Amino acid sequence: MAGESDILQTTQCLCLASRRAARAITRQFDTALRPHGLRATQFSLLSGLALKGPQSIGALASLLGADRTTLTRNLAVAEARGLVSVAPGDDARARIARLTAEGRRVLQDALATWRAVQAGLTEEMGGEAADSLRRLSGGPSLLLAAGAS
Amino acid sequence: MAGESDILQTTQCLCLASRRAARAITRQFDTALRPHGLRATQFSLLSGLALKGPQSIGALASLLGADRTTLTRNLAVAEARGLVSVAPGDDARARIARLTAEGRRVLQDALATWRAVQAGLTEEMGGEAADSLRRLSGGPSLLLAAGAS
DNA sequence: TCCCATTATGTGTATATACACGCATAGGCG
DNA sequence: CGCCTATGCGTGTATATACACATAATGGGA
Repeated sequence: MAGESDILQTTQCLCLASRRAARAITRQFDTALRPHGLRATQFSLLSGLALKGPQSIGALASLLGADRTTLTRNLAVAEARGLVSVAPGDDARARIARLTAEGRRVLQDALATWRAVQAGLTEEMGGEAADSLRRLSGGPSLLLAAGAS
Repeated sequence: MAGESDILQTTQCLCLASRRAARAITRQFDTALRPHGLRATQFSLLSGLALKGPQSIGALASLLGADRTTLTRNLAVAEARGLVSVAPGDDARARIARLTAEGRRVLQDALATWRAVQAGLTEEMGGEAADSLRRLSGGPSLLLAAGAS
């Protein structure tokens, strides 16, 4: 084993790269969305519900690419702020999350801010890198696929 | 404002994309590194120290692209496990983190696992996407300027 | 020498993230 | 109907993340 030279390879680590990128991008969105009382995670949660309508926690977790139990906590935050309501569905096991009127309003208000940051970032990193990042994350098809009428 | 069509744009959200990608990639590394008692964050922390040698908390935070206070907590975890030691330096304000012998050993043991996951991911996403991701995480100074103290 | 802006850090709080484990319901099958 | 497995969730615990605020030391002037 060539000790030192092995370590040098870790400068190319894709995990660190992805996490650094996500942290930097998230900080930009968090800062910009602050006046709206939202963080990036909460914004994504609301937009996911707006796009695909009321859905179970598991479905939403899958949509956002997060663990189901993570979404349980994230939804609790949104619910405490009156942005989302959660109630049992036809299947008594499932709990269906849906936007409240307030949640819809906050999301609508935040959209202009989101658009501005999104546009700035896209220009900053270049459209090619942006497309590459979206492909990497599972592609926009995941969001559009199941019919966002 | 055309309500519905606005929401559709959020399917292209770079923040969600970067976070989804980071979560998915992190889960892969976390799972693989588990036998070594490390998570991706701790691995990155150790490799950062191995690469650049003993350094202050602020310098390490900048290197990893995370908030300084985040690194304080992350280092505490590594220290509790005896992987890292933290002590004041010449400047009494600063605290210098350095790998312990145990930390160096654990890192060395984990390297083979890291290489395997790194190689698998690179093939999976394609070398072009991997390069793009790395450029994104370290290239655009504007991205990191906000958070890197 | 003393003061003050700068620098380096820690803490309190809130949120985000996920694994292990346990509970409750749904659905098929004898 | 009664049982068994699969499905959908919540909780306990640990870690990761960062902002607001507070503390401590450095270094250069007045």
